[in-house]
Amino acid sequence: MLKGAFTYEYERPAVTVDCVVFALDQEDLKVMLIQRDLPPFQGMWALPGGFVQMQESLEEAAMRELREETGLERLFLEQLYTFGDVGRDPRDRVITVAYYALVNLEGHAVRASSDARRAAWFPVDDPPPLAFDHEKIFRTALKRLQGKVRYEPIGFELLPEKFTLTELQKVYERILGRDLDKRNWRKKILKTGLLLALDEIQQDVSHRAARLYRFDHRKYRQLSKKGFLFEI
Amino acid sequence: MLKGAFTYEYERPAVTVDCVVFALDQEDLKVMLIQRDLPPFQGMWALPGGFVQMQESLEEAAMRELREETGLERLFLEQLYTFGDVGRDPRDRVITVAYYALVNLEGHAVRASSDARRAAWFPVDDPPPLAFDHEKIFRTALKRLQGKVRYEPIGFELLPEKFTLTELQKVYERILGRDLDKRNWRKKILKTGLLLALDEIQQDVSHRAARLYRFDHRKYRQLSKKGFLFEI
DNA sequence: ACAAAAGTGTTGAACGTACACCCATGC
DNA sequence: GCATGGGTGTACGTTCAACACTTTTGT
Repeated sequence: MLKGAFTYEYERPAVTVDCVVFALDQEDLKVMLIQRDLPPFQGMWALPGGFVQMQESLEEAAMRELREETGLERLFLEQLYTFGDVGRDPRDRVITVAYYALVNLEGHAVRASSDARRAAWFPVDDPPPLAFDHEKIFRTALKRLQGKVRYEPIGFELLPEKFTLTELQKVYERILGRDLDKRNWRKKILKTGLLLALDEIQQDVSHRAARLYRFDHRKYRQLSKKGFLFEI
Repeated sequence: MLKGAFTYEYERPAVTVDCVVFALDQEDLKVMLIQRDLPPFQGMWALPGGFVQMQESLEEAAMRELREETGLERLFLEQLYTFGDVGRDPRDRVITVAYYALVNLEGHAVRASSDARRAAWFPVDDPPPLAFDHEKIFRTALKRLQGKVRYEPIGFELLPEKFTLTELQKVYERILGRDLDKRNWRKKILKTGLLLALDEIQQDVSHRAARLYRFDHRKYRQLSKKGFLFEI
């Protein structure tokens, strides 16, 4: 411990990053939480996160914390909002830059090792009580996800690279919380031209196997530079 | 000066707020800038802003800085993004929570006094070179404004309380950077039901006077709670 | 009387929505 | 052969885009 190692003319707040990580399993949209093993809020669930180091950017800090606390890597990560009210941490003035992330569970089983031993997924519509103001951060992230999914193609981030149209439809239905018409939705999503039909079908299903598609990131980047707007 | 007054176990970044303030005059969409009178970047133009104090929230800090540096008060203010790359300030690790603001120039002449003596408005499509990474912050704010104006009724914040439909149309044309069809646009904006036609007309114009309207904030709050989406 | 901006409707094309049946496969 | 989800088209209503002239007022 380096007591008093750093001195400043003016007092400075602490800066942390917290991450709201979403994933889909067969039933639900889920959020990842960590059980705290130190006070304050010892034993309560909280968003993964921690202090920003002096030599790393905010996004680097968010990715590092995710790696250390949950074992997750290479996921969609975007800045959400910065929470800086006085008194949101009982110990000290803390400013938290929140990020939200999307992962597909197939590629990313949460490591049960090391720091991750207390990480778990919870359904977004029935989360446990959260430490600090993390419920506010979580609800902000959920609202952002629901808004953003409608005009940016981020639903794909919750699926493996190859997926069926029905799987993609279910992603949208779960995030938006309502059912979509199968025929209309297929017409719409295919008309964007952003899905590549593969010469592959599902394996190991006990009914007619569906065609697999993948999202054409290249084409999306081209189109969005030219002012194209993805909309569902 | 309190040298070494505050000590920490771990080194902490400095936290500042910067504001991108937009206004419309007769010609252009404008942004407010401050000329720096200290190094680094002495003499260059920069966004108004400064350090967050320990006993104020981020939004309070942004409002305080605006008041001190530009004399502006009671304006639309919303958090934009947090910039925290290493090396964005040559002196120290600085994390900046950026806000953007909209004002109507009629009610808010920029005070020429005290700290504001070096504040000035610049057209958004021809700004001077900016200090630090403020050009990046400014461009982020402009993009956000252009995106947000399409699905949230913030265009009104750039106008006085009572305005004509043509004035409102010009706000949207200037922000979006393209012309709108007068008849189609009027139909659309009136169909939202969010404009209250007043029993008043323009004064002191040398042609037929237009009817005045005001935005129905109450009704908008009601509708948006019920899931209504404003769209232009 | 002229200049300047206000105000107003119609039509055709594109898009969104509602809706039901046959198909392929595994068991 | 039956259960399971895959895959497909049409008709109707709504919305969007293009387009030009008359009205009011001040000078």
